[in-house]
Amino acid sequence: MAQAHDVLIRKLREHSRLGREELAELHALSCPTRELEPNEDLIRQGDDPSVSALVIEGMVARYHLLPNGRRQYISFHMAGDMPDSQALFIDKMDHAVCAIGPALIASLPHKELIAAFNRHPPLAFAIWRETLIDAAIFREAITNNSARTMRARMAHLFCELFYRARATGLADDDSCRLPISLAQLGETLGMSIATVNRTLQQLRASRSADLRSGQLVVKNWSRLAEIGQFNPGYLHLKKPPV
Amino acid sequence: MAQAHDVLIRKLREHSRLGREELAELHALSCPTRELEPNEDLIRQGDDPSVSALVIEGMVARYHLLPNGRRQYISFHMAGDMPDSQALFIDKMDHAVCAIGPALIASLPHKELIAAFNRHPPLAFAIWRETLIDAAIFREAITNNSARTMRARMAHLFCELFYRARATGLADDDSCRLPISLAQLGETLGMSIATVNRTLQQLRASRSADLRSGQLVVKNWSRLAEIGQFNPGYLHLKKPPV
DNA sequence: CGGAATGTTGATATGCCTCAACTAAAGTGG
DNA sequence: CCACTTTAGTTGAGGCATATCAACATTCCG
Repeated sequence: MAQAHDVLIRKLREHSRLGREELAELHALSCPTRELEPNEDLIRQGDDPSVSALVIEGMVARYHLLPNGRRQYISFHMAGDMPDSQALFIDKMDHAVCAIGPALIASLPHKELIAAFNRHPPLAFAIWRETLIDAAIFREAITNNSARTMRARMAHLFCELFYRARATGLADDDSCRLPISLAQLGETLGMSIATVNRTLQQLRASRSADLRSGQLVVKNWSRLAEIGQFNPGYLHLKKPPV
Repeated sequence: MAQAHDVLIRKLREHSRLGREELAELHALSCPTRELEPNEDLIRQGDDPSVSALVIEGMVARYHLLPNGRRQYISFHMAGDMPDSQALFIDKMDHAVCAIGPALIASLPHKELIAAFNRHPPLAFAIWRETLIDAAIFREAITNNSARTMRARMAHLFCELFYRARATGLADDDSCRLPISLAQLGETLGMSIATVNRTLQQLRASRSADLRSGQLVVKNWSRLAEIGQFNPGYLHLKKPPV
């Protein structure tokens, strides 16, 4: 099993430089882990948690609960991500976080984190940067769900998830885990289940990507990126993994 | 004319507590101001600015430039907002910022800000919190443009902008400035100009809100909030202004 | 006063949602 | 291990909402 500290450090190093002291602070953090079942909630809307989660294995998602009981999925998070980092400085959760497929998470106490930030501001800056990249991903999602065709939306989402999985070493050459249902895809991209299905078939037919039994297979990366108008700049990674 | 320092301090106090030392740091910042014409770009996609803007007067917007030359507007910012705070810790702008109507902005040098953060981490936390609220607004925009009807979308946007304007003391009892064109509204909410027009007429007909010559008039707040399913929790303000 | 930008309206076409029926796969208990 | 139930995925038909296009009205600005 991956060590929580190492997962976080590797992640932060994708975009930030960490000094000896920051590394020491990170290693000193307590981080009890916890297993989650598929679909289990990690935090609910309205909570005021005293810890922030760090994904060690599997995938979790942020979502809004809608008045009609349905969900709007906001973003997906994999190993190294802190899906509720915002709770560090905002009292009440305005969204929930749940597991997509089985997941393993570590809990980092806010108190310890903030104490470490006070001692070594550059550590705060690294995690701040992380939250800023999250925000960039949100912005791209606004554009994706507002300005692109259904086909492009889905392709773009697949591109992003595959690209990020590659960057974190979680993907093969041409595939990565994505244990998501069509209904959830629909609640991510703002389309009905029927349309999700038919759009997925278009991507299959164009031999660019496929999603089968929880595995995303990228058959033709450049074609998929073109269909999705994918430009990875907004992910702000140091080196392109693809 | 409003003083840049005071505008920022008042804004941060909407959600954060500032000590004597943090206030001193803020007052010590240099902040040359600059006037912007309507539609003038403040920063472009790809830039790597060395200052962050603070809105003193007027309104600015973040937007993505799309391959077809059109835009997707991401968010709107008024007095006290820092529309490119993310540039503090992210090199390359993944979006642009432009003025909506005439605007006045101050430029805060990154170097000075980061030095102040290092001396007084709580100041960093206050601005970090500001960027986290931005992110919450982005998340809400994802939901707005993905899961709501056209009518609800527009109503929600109006609610948010009016509510925020009220919180910052920029609104009358029932109206605030919103010098936005129908085309821009369409590029914000993901609808065609024709639909923007007709949706606006629905809101007029329901006597809930109106947009005329750059002024948003809220005729019936509770009705508008209901149409837009507006729940202000995500703005994380200390006290409700409405 | 003329020209450009912005807003308004109607007609048409189409892409997507809804609903419903059905199939396939996964989980459960005897 | 199989029958049963439940959940997830697939497909078609029909109707509606919204994009698109085109013509026109209005406002703004030089």
